[in-house]
Amino acid sequence: MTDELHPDENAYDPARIEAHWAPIWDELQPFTVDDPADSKPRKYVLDMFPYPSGDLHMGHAEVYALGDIVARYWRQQGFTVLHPIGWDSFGLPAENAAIKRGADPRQWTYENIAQQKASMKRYATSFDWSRVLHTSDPEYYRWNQWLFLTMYEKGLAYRKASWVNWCPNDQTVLANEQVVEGACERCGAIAEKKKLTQWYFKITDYADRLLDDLNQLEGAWPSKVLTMQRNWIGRSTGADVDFVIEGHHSPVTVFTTRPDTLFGATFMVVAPDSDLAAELAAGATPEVRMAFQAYLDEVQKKTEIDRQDTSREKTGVFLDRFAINPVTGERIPVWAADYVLADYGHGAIMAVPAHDQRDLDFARAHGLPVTVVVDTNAPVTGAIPVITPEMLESGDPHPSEPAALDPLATGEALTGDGRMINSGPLDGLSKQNAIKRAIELLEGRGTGRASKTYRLRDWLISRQRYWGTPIPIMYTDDGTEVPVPLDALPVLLPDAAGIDMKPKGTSPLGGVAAFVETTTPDGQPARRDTDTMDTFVDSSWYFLRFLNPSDSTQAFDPALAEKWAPVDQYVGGVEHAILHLLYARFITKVLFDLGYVSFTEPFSALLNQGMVILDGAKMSKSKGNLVYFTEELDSYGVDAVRLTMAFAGPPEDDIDWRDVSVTGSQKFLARAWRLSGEVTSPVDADPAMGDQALRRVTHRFLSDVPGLIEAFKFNVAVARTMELVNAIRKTVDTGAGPADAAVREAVEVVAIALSLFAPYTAEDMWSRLGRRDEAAGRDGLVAFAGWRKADPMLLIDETVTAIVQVDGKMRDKFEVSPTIGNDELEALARASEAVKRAVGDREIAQVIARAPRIVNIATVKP
RNA sequence: GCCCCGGUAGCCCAAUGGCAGAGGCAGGCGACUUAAAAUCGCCACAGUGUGGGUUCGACCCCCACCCGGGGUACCA
Repeated sequence: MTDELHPDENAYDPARIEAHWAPIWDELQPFTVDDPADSKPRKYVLDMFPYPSGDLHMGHAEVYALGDIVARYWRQQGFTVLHPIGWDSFGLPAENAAIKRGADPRQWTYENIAQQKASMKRYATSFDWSRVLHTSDPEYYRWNQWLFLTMYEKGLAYRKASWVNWCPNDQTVLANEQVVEGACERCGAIAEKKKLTQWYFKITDYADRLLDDLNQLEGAWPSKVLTMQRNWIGRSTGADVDFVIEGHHSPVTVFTTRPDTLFGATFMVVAPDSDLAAELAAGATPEVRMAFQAYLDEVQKKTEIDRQDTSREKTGVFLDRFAINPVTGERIPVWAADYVLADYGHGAIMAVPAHDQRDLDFARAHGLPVTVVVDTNAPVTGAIPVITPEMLESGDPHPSEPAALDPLATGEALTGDGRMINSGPLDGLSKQNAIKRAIELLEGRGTGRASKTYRLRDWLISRQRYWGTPIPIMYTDDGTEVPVPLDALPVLLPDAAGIDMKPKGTSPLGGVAAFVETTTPDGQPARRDTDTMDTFVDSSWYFLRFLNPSDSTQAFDPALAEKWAPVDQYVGGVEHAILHLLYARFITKVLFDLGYVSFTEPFSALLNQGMVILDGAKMSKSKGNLVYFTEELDSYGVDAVRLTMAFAGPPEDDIDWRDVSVTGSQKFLARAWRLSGEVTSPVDADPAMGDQALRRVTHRFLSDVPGLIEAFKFNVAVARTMELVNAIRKTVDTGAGPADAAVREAVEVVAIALSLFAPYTAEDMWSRLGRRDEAAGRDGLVAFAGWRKADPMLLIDETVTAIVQVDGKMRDKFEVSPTIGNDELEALARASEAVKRAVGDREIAQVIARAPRIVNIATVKP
């Protein structure tokens, strides 16, 4: 009987269990790892660290539940697991809070961190709390400055004037990722382009390695992420071709992926907003100059959205200039058109309208000539040319019907493979061979060469913001860059008091005289750079800082990196699929080149979790469809929420909170927990004496679950745990009973398994089972109990069910020995009455026996 | 437009080319109860988006298409 004064000891009460275990964990600090002198194998499991904007939300609940399963799993498998956490605590939201509410960004940030930290502890995350770091701490960001200066030294950090995204409303530079469909991500204002002098990291120097090394990650990273990275780097191989322009001082170089079509280049197009276009127009007649200027004005008025609309008409203006096709010697007109981009390749192209859709659209719109140079109707087999010049002489390959090769008429460019025609020395070759031959040809004449182009741009790291790492550079009166000496680091961020954070187009730090005014090491007056670094710099190397976050002598200890890094398992959201991961990979390669680390990829394996959504929609404050983390924990308990995250489905899928049942998870945990109070056999009971049927289930479970966890099939692992609990329930109620030793064994296995998903419940079960050894400290916890080995003898079934199909349909089944042979099984099948009936008077064509599972009898089809 | 992922019961999801169902939610029935809740037990429900193909045998492999989601887009 229960009443409020005498709570039922057998009622599952998550709040009570949490209150019991939390202080014990706090005292034991079970997940702190020292630099291990121990001989245990090591794993580094890292969850992407959070940005401290308010309390944790359901997305955090998912990622930290999943990361924790992995960390706890490897611990259970006998590894020493490094599982640290910190905060990505620089960034714009703190500054926005300052503007909106007058809060000090520092105070706002650290208050949020304290709240998130408390929530994480409540959530039973198995972090090593001795290694916490915050990127906004001077002892962290001084090493950002060190990294910057080290890269500056190597020429990998440089300053240049360039077009950047600019929000006219917020008065600040926007990173590429902050421009969504041409508009400012935060305020919705149409982004503008502005020419500013900014700091860049030379990531393009690493483009090839960043691309090629992705092959090492194949299978260990989601293929989706690999694809996104490859697309982002966007390497194109082809050739640079020099075109002489009449009356222009030097040849103009274009990039093309199709040098094979050079004989079909019938005009040239330059980007209207490029320097080249301005130069070419400058030398033209006043009419042309005016037409060009008008066109340029029109182009520059266009928004990014308009520009990216591929369906709009191809506009352009003739520059009254002619280039010489280097292979045909023909004069070809030069146009300016905005379908050619100034910042890709060389900002100019050779147009081959017959074989490029964009060029064809343009040619048709402006009456330019079209020359077909690839017969795409001709058969091509592989890379070897199928047609020899002799064959051409003999007239063997029939020229294609002209009507079939008329892109001007059809409007469809011929982009496929084929055989070269109208191309002099390239005639008869396949596309691949013609590309090779064309490059040889150009190289021989010195008018071209093999070349590669990338979509990847250098990484703009300057931000006109307060809450970030100051860039450790100063400028003397004549504008000379002077790096801050390493022993003068950190360049401290001044106190926020009195600083106007309102966007005004320049960094708030510019208004702090005490910060700006300084002197160079040799005593000259100088002004500090007032920008701060992109926060992606902070997160590009934080995984190394966790190895010794309090090291005041270096960013990280290379010896510790040797021991722990790279990260064995990285866990986080797919929203970081490109930038964060690319930057971390880049910085890792830089550190490798500088000799600080011995590996070139920071994250050996990556798990992306999906999003937690509600009613099919992303949760957001503005939609009013938020599910609150704390409320869920209050209502159902930590373990039920964690278990729900694991059970909802494959981790990479989104979880619709409407589709899952946290109550269901809680009920299951209660079922499991109750069993731990029903076991009556002693701790040392010999399971071998227990119920064999239950033992088979238990040991099959022990054998299967590790593979499921390693394949991230957490939902299946939970389902298997439910299955085991059901089997125990049945054995207790209607079988061998609660005193059976196999029941104890099975319940203990459930506790060990649940320690991955539901740490509080598992620990409580372990204790109720009499397994908790307080004297053993953390080793007395179920979290360190270790996975049990399955007994192979119990994995062999005594009998298996063989089925007999007739023409693929199941007709009979019987129990057979697992060691039965094909012949014997076939004989049994043929003897079956049900099978005979199914076969009827048809003739048997074939019998396939796959002992011991299946026999398929195929009859002759009428 | 191009690339990738998915489509299995009312719902979420399982299923080395071998009986379509492991697990759960919601539902129904029953046991327990004075009653209800909780608990325990039992039950039903799909032939795997569509159309072809390969195979003795296809949710699984191949082709085409439909639907949903994501990525990317004048990138030469």
